[in-house]
Amino acid sequence: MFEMMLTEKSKTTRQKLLAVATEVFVKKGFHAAGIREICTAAGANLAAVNYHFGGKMELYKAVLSHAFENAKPPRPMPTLADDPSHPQEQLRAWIVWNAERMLGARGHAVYELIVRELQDPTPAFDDLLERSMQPIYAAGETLVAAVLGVSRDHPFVQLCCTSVFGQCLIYRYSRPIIERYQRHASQQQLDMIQSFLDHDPALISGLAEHIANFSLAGITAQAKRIGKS
Amino acid sequence: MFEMMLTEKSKTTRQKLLAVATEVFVKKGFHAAGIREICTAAGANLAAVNYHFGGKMELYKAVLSHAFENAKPPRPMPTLADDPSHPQEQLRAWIVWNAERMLGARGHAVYELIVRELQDPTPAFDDLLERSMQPIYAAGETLVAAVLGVSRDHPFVQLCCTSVFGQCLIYRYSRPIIERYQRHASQQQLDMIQSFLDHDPALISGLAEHIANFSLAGITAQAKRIGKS
DNA sequence: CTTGCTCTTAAACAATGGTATGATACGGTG
DNA sequence: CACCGTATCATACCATTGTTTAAGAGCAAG
Repeated sequence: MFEMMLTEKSKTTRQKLLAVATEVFVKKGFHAAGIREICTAAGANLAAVNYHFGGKMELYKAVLSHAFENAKPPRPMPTLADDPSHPQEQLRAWIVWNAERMLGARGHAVYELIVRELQDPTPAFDDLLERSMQPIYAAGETLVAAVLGVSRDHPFVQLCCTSVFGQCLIYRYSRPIIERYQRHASQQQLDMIQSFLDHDPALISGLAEHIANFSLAGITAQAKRIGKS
Repeated sequence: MFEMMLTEKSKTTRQKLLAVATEVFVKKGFHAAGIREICTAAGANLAAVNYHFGGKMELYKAVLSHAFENAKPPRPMPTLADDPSHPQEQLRAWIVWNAERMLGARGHAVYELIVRELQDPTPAFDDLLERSMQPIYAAGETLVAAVLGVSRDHPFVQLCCTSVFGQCLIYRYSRPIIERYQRHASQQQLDMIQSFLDHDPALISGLAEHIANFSLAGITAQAKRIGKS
């Protein structure tokens, strides 16, 4: 009871701090984010971050972990092992799953933070990458290799995987461009932009479908190219 | 003569400042780059930036303009108007041209800076985007629309163009990832990574070819999809 | 009421970074 | 030589930022 009350109270500030910090770190990056800004936005004292987390970097790591936990998608990742006799279908399922994870609301914070880390890596980068990207990338490589009919370290495998990830990532990091294009955009495009900014699930799965169609065509074309030579 | 000497001397520091600043801004971004760091690396006094440019932001804008001028590619951009009867071939030529521009050594500084602006826009962003990206993007849209057989504001046009740019930009973007993948990379991949970091023209045009093949297959697949419905 | 614990608060500290200033050196002009 | 505009230099100024510290508020236990 008594303990409940105490930890309850401390949790509210701690959690509020964590939530606000996530927003601010996503919006401005690690360096540009200020703990004064975070604390005032959370209705907490300036020293709260140091008290509850021990410092800015510790707060940041806590934000990363928290965001990573929240990014877990509802369904499990499709892999080649799920149905080894139909690699094409499995690859398509993986692309859709991956795109929805990267573009959806759940993954918003993590991937936004990853994209920031790509430009200004902090000491937390390696761990984050290892945990949140490596397993997915490995599964994708295996599937692409199976469809191409080559081993995983064939150059085409990496090229195709990069093409897939590139199509997803650009939506995460070209937000300023997208917003700026609103000026010379048609009404139809304006609606799309708004849906995107609101993480509209229908639009997200539409984007995922497009990326899957586009990429599967590209990959099978490369497969034929390999077959010919 | 006399004037020559004076402006000559001033130019050496000015130019050295510009060159060093370009490097530093590319490597660390606008905010993280420090005047002191730039000046000492250029062998100039701390006050040199303020004297020659008027401030950090002015220096940055000068760097952007300078980098933009240097990014001009050797051959002109292919457009639909060059050969309206063969849109597929023209689109392929445009993709290759664009990819080589974005990935090659000439465009290195500009696109690295653009990518930084994407995350932390400075007041110089709009102008930079308008001058260096808008014309190219418009030409690409026109070509994709022609191949798809639809008008330029059809949703598929934007989707396909984004897929093309995404595949290019990710190479500009994920340098930290690429470098980190060196650890579990084969010798073959290590050579590729090194070639990429060195702006090896052969590798660049190889990447451009891949992106063109991949994307053209994706776009024609979407064209068939439109035709069916 | 006092003790002990957690949490909050305000103020201060040290470091950093961009900018402004005044002095000085140099080279060509009258 | 005196004069003047340009360029460089050392230094100081001021705002900002992460961190620390010491005092105090709230609450349960003895």
